[in-house]
Formats: sequence, structure tokens, C-alpha cells
Amino acid sequence: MPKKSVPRPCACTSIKKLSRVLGRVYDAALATSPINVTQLAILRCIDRSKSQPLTHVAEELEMDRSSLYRALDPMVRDEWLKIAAGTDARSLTAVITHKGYRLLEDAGEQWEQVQTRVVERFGRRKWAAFVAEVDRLRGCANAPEEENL
Amino acid sequence: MPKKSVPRPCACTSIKKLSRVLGRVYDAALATSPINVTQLAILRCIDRSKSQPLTHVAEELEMDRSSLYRALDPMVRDEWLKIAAGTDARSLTAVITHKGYRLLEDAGEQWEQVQTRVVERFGRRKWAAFVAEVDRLRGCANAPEEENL
DNA sequence: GGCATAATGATGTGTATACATCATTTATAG
DNA sequence: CTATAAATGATGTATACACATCATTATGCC
Repeated sequence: MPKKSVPRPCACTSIKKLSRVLGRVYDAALATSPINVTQLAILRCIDRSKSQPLTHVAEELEMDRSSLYRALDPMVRDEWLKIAAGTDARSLTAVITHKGYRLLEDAGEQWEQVQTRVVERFGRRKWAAFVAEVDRLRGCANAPEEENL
Repeated sequence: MPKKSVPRPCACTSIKKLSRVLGRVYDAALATSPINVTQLAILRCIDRSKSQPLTHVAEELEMDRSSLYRALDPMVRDEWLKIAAGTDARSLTAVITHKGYRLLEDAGEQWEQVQTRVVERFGRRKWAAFVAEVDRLRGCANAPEEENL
């Protein structure tokens, strides 16, 4: 029986390439704000996860905990948010400041423009289907390796 | 006429999340080699772009030139490749060493395993279609903004 | 040839991301 | 209750990525 060929191209490399392109385009669109697209995503996630421990935010964003903590540093420094005690004695939670909310609004408008432009070009209908496949691929990658079952 | 809603979720954030997951999974699969998936992609690209200027490699990978140069530093330090004069007096080119080729082989085997595992789960047929959409989205994002035509 | 412009690299700075490791605190097993 | 394990954060180190800027070397136009 002929051995199946390895499927190409590299899933990781393809997505990283796309990630770089989108990052540049979205950051360029947000350039009038001091915030970039990663920080916007974090801010939005914190807004959705009020009083949740930071670990929860990291999980939502599929980030390593330490990556999130490092990303928060400049945002705390610039007073977009502050760190407060959580429900636990060990956990902390992030709280968005007034400045942070203002940024969320301002950057949100810029984001809407670039997001609409990109997705309209791609096709709204196809976009919904594509996002579903993105999520499914994430699951395929994340699923534990079922070794010798 | 009702204004159309902004399509969600954020294209950039969705892809960055997927990128983080895939990066972790592929890097874990390559952990027995000293090379990570980004470096593997660069090495492969250099292999395909023999005697081309570094700028060309950066373009292929959708990377900023400076990002590529920085990424090459540890690879040159560890002697996976060396930098040689290009066809120009101004351009340089990267040359893979024996060590680099050995790594390309060793890591290639690990890569095949994780790539096959992830794509088989996703479905080979669907994978081909998905890759096409990834490329199309990249084009949609990269296309210049047609302002006031 | 001479000048303006492109291409190519190099470098300073700043954020993004992860892994390993350590300390503290909570939860769990016995 | 105690010993162990798990959760949460903090930090050291390393790579990933981009923008702005500068120097050098082509290229094109006159």
C-alpha cells in the first residue's frame, strides 16, 4: 500500500504568515490610537471577564499566563487598567480605567473600519464559514495526542 | 436602510489566537530538536531561495526585513547558516551549513508527525480548501485601500 | 557624469510570546 | 489535621515581530 504523502503546506507557517499580515494591517489602521490590535483584544477580553482572575483572561486569549502578564505591563504603566485583588488571596484581576474605556471606544471605530473592509472583501457569508473552520482547526491542534490507545 | 452590522469576530484576533495554539503545538513537537517552527520555516525558505537577497526571503515569509534579520542572528550564531555576499554589492544572501541541513532533516521528521496528525484530524480534503481561503484572506488584507475612487 | 530615487542592510526601541522556575495560597487525599 | 497536589502569580531568559531611521549601493532621468 503506498504511503500517504505529508499534507502541505505547514499549517503553523501558513497561519503565522497570515497573522503577520493581519497584524500589520490592523495595527496600521489603529495607528491614530496609542493602542495596537493585541492590546485591544486584551482590553476587550478583560471587559468581558470582569473580576475574573488573570488566568482566565489568558485562557480566553489562548495565551500563556506569563505572556499576558508581560503584555499587561505597558497597559498598566499607561494607566489603561489597574490590577486589583481577586476573589482569592492568590488571584488578581484587571480593572479598566476611564482612560482605558475611552481608548476602547476610539480604537473601536478604527477597528470597525478595517474589520469591515477586510471582511467585506472576503465575503460576509464566507467569513462566517471560515471562522468556524478556524475554530475547528484550533480544536484539532489543541486536542491531546492519543498515544497507544 | 438599516446600517449593516460590523462582522465579527475580529479577523486579526482570531488568527492570532490560532497562531499561538499552533505555535505551541508545533514547537512542542519539535522540542527534541534545537530548532523551532519559525526557524524551520526560515530555513526551508532559504533552501528554496538559494542566492536570493535576504529581502526576498523576508517577502516570501511576509516578514518585515528587520524581523528576518533579527531572526537570523541566533541561527548564524549556532552555525545553522552563514551570511554571504549576494549578486549585488549591497545585497547579502544566506547559505545553509551542513549543520543546518542536518537540522532540516531531523526537524523535518518531527514536523511531519505533527503536521500529519493535525491535518488528518482536520480532514485532508478540507485542509486544501482551508489553505486556499487562508491565502485569499491574506490577499484581502494586503490589498491596498482604494480610497475615494 | 550628476542628481534624485529605489533597494538593501543595520540598528535602536518597544511590544509579543513562551518556557522554566520559584513562592504563595488553595484544594484534596488520608 | 497534615502532607501532597494544584492553582496563581512573578520573574529570568530567549526568541518573534515591527516601525523608524540611517548608511550604502544601485538605478533612472536629465
